[in-house]
Amino acid sequence: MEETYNPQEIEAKIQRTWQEQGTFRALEDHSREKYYCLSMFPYPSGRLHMGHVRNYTIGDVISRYQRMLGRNVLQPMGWDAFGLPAENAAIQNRVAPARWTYENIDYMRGQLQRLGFGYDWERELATCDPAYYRWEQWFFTRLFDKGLVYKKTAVVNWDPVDQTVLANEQVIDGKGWRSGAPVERREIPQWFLKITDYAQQLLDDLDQLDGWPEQVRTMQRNWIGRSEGVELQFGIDGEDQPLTVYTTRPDTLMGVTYVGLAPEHPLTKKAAEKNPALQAFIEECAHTKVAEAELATMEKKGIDTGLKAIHPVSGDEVPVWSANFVLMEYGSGAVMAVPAHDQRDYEFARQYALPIRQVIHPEEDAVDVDLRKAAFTDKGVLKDSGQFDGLTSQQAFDAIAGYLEKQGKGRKTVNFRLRDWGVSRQRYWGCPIPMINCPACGPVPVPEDQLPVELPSDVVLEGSGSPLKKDRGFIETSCPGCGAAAERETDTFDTFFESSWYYARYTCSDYNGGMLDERVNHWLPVDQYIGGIEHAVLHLLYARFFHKLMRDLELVQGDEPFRHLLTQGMVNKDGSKMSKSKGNTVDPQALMDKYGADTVRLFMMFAAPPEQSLEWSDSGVEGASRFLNRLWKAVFSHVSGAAAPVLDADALDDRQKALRRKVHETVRKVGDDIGRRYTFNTAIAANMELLNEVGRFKDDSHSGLAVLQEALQLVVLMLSPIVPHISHSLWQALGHGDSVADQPWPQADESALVKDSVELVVQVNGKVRGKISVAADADDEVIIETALAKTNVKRFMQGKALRKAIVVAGRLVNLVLS
RNA sequence: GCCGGGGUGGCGGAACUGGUAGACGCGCCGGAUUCAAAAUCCGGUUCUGGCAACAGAGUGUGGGUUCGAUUCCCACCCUCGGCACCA
Repeated sequence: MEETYNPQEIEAKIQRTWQEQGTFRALEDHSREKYYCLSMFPYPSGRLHMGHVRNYTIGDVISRYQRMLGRNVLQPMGWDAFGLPAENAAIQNRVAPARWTYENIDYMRGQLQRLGFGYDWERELATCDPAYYRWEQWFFTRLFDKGLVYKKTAVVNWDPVDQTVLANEQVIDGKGWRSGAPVERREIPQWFLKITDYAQQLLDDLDQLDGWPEQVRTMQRNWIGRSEGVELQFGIDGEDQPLTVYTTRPDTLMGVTYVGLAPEHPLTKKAAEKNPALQAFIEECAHTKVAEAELATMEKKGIDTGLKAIHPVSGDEVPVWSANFVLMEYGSGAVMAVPAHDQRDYEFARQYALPIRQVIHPEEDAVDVDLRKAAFTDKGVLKDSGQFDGLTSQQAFDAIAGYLEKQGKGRKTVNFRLRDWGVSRQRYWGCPIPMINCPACGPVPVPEDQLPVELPSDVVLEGSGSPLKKDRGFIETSCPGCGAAAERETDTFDTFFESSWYYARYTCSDYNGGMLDERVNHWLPVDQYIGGIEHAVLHLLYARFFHKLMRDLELVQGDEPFRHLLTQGMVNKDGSKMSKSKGNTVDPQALMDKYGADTVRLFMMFAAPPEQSLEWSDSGVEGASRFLNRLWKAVFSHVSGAAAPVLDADALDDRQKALRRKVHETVRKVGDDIGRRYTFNTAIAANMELLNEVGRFKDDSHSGLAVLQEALQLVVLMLSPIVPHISHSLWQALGHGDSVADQPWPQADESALVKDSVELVVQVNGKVRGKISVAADADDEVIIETALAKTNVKRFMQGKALRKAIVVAGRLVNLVLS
């Protein structure tokens, strides 16, 4: 064994061995329990960032721990390779997106290997590879056949100068990031997946996901947003068709004083034809970014359309206003407004001097509520509501719904906040949507034998619009139905499309005969999924949706793809997220070069528990490196001395027993920390504490050396999932010829944990006044007597009587004085 | 604005089921080693008072429940993530 720890040397050596021996290749082995551990795959942006390092270290620690528990572990890795940054790089550096992407993949793969992650590289995939995306094209055409795909217009951010659609992040303060021109809302036809058909299942099945954090399930529940309400119709004066609105508060129906319409609503547009002021309002509303946060925070504005709506019960006329806060995308694009009982309606009514009509009063108090400052939004009892007066909100819900139903003007209905998934993107660097538009047949899916529709690689990106739209060779084709000349769809898929099924493809990434083969059911569901908390809703909801779609096409079994989910926190520096734009990034490569992979891995796992955000610290990395050096030295000085004899647990003196107890207490704690709690930081801290104790233990007797040998072996085993390279070297230095990665996870020796006496805290009226040591099996009376005998306790007892004493076994005794 | 987190020493964090607040690490202070420095090793380190024993205060703010609250309840402040075309 070398005297000094040389991470670069030992890491390169063992990594070579892992590669040569295929240590982390996963084969379908039915004799062992499988364990599929998956980390969210990276976008190949160029180099790894600290968020990647954190994510993948967590995954690797869990994988290696599960391997030591005897499981047959699959841990794959791949590339979420389509996306916007490749197009930006292409424009900036005049390099083709494909080349840029594949070069990044090569570099980042090297970095992942340098970090020593135990991946099965034979299953690697890249989503920009036609061998991958052809199957999602095939899948899309199956969904089309099943009627789960449709086309409708939807609003996008339009840059009128660059003549291109902008992503939300490309709109800065309402202007295009490149052109600086004010964006316009523009409606274009796009493909949608009917995720709302699965809303109820996606909601219900959250209950089976007991391995998911409760907060993520709550966020998904709220996102799906199931509500029970009433859909009802207002007649519009001079129109044939009534206006449909949805409300969760039909009990407030008699308090409606106006109706709100989205500016993009067809009725608004129609009314604007002879109303220049309304036309100007629509125009003004068309200059905001397409984002809910934007709409929800902007100043509420509206204008009277001049239309009159007819109340479905009273027959009264109420004004119809166009308002910028009514979303065309949500529901019918129209709302009934009850200013007295809805805060947003209230504020709008106040601003435009619209009437406020109270129709609900609190149950216990039939007087008027104070509506001078805010709406009264609680449920209660109806008033001024004609035949419904005196009913509670609950009763009125049913009564009013029933009345409307009888009149043919409404019905009870379940509504979801979830909207269908728009999958069209007007971009080049994505998977082509496999559709052909035939003038005669309409949209026709590309037949299976013509897949994949390959993305042309010989394109020039100029920054305005998708090059596919100018590529006649790509566009011109013939209709698979009638054979007439037809045009290909030039939009590509949302990149969430690729990331919604990659977890399944890893199980059979080499299969070319179909989307998935039977191996998928050997490995799925993923036992542990790990990724950033920012994916709590969108990616994880789409992936769950896809899994159900694949299940219904009999491609996979089971309802859910991810059994356990760990959402890691951000990596911050100086209090904010590491990002290029803030200039506060730390390059993992430089750290690997300076300290080695194990130090980087150790710091990442030690600095914070995985779910919390992690504050970067250069000196913390130094500390991690120092610890590994101390560990190395401890093993070196031990193996340099006399050989350790076999441990005889019955022949130990008190000090040896005490150290051995500490060792096994640590084994118990670390197993719990890694296996149950996923608090790798406290697992590391416990090992540090133990190593500190080992350092204080000077005993070169036979028994002493044996206890020390056991202690060091166990520390090495416990740390091996976190710092696998140094652990491998030290395991061999401690006299083992085999690989530490193949050792069983250590179990605590119960007999070493036995204690004769325990220390208890003594409190007087809840404040700590001293400590006592009592026999481990002492009963409460003895404990209280011993506590009362303490000098410091007596001082506080003076002149007072003991009212009661609370003994908490193994912890404390609290003396309560009167 | 809506949904979901978080707030504990100088700093990162620990305290798992309501039971010793501050484990472990960083930083800092003192000492050893060294011609000297780096590295390393040892000791100290929440704040206030005290030579000390010890006492008082203390987990974002204000209230509450309890023998006992970082932990539970109510109200609020700050901050981070998401909000459907960043991934």
